[in-house]
Amino acid sequence: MGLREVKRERTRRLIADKAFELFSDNGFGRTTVEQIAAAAEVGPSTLYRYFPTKEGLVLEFVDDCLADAVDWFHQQPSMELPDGLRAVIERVLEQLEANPDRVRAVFDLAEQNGSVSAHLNELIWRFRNDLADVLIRRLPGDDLRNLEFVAALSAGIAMNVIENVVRVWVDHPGTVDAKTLARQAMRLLSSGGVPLPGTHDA
Amino acid sequence: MGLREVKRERTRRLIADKAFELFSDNGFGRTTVEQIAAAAEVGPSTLYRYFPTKEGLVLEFVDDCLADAVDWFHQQPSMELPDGLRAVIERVLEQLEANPDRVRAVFDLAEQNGSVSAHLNELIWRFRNDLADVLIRRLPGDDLRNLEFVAALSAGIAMNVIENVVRVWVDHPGTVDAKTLARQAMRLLSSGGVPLPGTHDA
DNA sequence: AGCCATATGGTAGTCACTACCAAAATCCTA
DNA sequence: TAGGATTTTGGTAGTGACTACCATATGGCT
Repeated sequence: MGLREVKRERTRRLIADKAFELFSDNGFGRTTVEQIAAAAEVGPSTLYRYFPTKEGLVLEFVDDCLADAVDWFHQQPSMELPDGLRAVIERVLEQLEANPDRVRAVFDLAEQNGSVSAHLNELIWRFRNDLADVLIRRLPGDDLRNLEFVAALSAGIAMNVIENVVRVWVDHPGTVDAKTLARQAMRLLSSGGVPLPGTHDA
Repeated sequence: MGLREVKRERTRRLIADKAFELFSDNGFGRTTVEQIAAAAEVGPSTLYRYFPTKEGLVLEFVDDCLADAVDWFHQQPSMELPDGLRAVIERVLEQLEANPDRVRAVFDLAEQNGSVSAHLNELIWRFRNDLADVLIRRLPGDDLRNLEFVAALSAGIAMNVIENVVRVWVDHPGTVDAKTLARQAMRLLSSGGVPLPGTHDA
């Protein structure tokens, strides 16, 4: 790895770190990209070469975690669907737990700013789609339309578990373990602890 | 109702209609709010008095549907959780089905533009939160933290069903009935047709 | 050292959105 | 129905995110 890439990584980290600093001090809305660029000692145009949007500064970490989990799952040997879902869920949570402060900061910013929240939700949505794509290839059956439907529902379940575990984990720091909570959620879902809406007709 | 409110409603509809027209002709990104305002024969500042953002022009209908469903559910007599979830799901789908073209247009725009997609996802996220709030009051138990958790998971399930049903419904127009599809999804979830991740430990 | 590829900073411009003010339209009452 | 109070409107000026572009500087290689 040449000096160039080292420097690029350093600049990228510097910009993101300064951004989080300013956001947590002054709030997302009251911080301009010019201020961030100045704090990182780069020009605004350089900042935009590293990050696509102001929100991207905040969300890159979560994005990386989710993208990594999809890639990882894609490379895993084939396994039964329930185990697969459990594996992705735990993989994502592990990745997020590796940097708890960043995760908390991201969720704080999303709570205080609608645009950050919107972009975060879109990120999650894309993850769900990507996960569904991977799932399609793992599911048996030949009715593609139905396969897509089941895969998307499954991906939605996984994301539902992840989101809610992270929320509790963020809201009550230190008192819960993410993986334990996730297993609790899965047990609730699979055992009927969360009553699912069935239909009574024939 | 005075003339004032009538005129206000007419202006509001006119702006939204012209916006959809321009968006579908030229795309969301290639349409400026000035063009929309000009087409509706109002000033840009008037447009912003009616709609908070450019994306709001697109999403107001969906927002209304979801908000209405939450209100409606809030006023319903108490019922068992599974039936309650089924009722909200069907209520939302009914509302959306009342204006299929608009729904399709919204999803087309969301697909072609990241910002619209982001705001749509945030809308959905807020609906899920609101629904969870209503659910909390309906669930038995006294452990608030666990109650919140179960309510959020349940709201997530409902939204998961709705999103996927709408997606299929939008992608394959005319070939499926939303309510039938929703019942199919619920049956899959509740009967284990979608294998849920359980845990094998003690 | 010197050449090539890439990274950077600055400029100018577009567009979404806000704050504000003066004029017009609506309504209410004497 | 005239006139004043209130709401609605359109315009102006400004901020800030983001883009396209270009000249310069910097690291990589022979």
